[in-house]
Amino acid sequence: MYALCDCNNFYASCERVFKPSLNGKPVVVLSNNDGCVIARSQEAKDAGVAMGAPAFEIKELIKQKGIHVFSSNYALYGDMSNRVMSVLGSFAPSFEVYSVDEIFLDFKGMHNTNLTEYCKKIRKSVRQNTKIPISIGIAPTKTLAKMANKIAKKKYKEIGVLELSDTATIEKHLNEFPVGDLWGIGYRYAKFLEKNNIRTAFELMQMNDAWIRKNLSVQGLKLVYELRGIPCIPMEETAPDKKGICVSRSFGQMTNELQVLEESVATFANRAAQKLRKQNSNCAAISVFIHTNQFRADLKQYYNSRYIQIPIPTNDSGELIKWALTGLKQIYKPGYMYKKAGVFIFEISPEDAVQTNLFAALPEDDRKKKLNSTVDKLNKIMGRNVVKYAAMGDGKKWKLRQEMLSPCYTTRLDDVFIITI
DNA sequence: TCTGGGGTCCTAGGACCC
DNA sequence: TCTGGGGTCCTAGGACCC
Repeated sequence: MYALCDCNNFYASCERVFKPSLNGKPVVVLSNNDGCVIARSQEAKDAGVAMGAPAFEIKELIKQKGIHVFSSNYALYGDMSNRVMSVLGSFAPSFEVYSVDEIFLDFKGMHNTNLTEYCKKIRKSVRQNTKIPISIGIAPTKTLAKMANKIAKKKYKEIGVLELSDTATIEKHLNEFPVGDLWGIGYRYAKFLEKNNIRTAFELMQMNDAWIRKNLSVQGLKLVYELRGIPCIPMEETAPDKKGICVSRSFGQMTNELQVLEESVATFANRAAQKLRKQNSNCAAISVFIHTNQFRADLKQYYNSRYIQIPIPTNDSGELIKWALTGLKQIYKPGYMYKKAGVFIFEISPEDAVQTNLFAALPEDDRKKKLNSTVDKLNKIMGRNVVKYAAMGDGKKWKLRQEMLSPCYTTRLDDVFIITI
């Protein structure tokens, strides 16, 4: 049996942990740049705040209903997530951290345990240790556990736990469950299925395999097997290495200056290199893109990107910054108001992979490695970007708007000391 | 008139997840 | 005035190989 544990309204709940006076009150958290709503407390949902609603469109509603608004504080949520996961992980022989607020527990071998009672205890423990409320769904497959979790959240709020183990109970719930709410059925498939008169999970499960394979691909077929109680989606206890890494941001203000774009792109390339080093990988290609504000129909629009092949795979910040800036200069055109830029890195390979390159073993490479690892260590101890490249600038002209940011209660602040190299 | 039977790799686009 | 930022996998079709 598997359990899917999911934090309720995670970001909103994190903010509440440090401001308990907000318990029982409507709370929302906004995306970067204070753009859209990305988390809502139950009270905010009840007040009619839609997921993804642009903040400026719901200003009136916020005022009317007295909704408390926060800028997103990912340092806080990431740290809270680690705490929640370490509590939850201790309750099962193996687990998979599926997202910032979700974890699958694998209860293999626990045949004599009353799982519903056990999960009630888990829930209580998380609440006591972290103050974060969670819901738990228990079932023989991951997909059914996801479904059980959704039902628990909606219909069994007080208990917060739902176990689906016998066929009759599973069928009853499949019958009541909208097909579009299934894990793996998104907006498009839901529309398509509705057109074919398939509205519940049970109706989908009844379809024949060939039809599902043809119309919903092998993923759809796996999903249906899982609904029938046959596990097809294995646990992934260790996260696989990333195959591509993207760092991009919208700017707080639009800019037409090359220098401002350069500073942002250097910052993104450096961040991407840090992520690459964290998984002990190199990359052999980098791409940089810029674009104008697509919502401003009154302004000239421009989008471009440049893909660059890197001769020798690397994870050196300095080198990736250099390539990113090279690409940027090739696509930058003056006279446009830019709103967003970003850096992708591709062709990722393990750092220790043998490179049969003529120039592989330069002493200079060794020095770069030492520099990067020293900088990474300093930043880990003292705060992100305490040591950084001068090319990254101070970010004052493009930085995010975060007008309602809560303090980083559990982690250090950035930019305490700035040392440029 | 008739026109084989395998493969690989790459890319774009579309679906999904949080 | 204002509209997020990451990822994964699959498929079809084309180019190319023998």
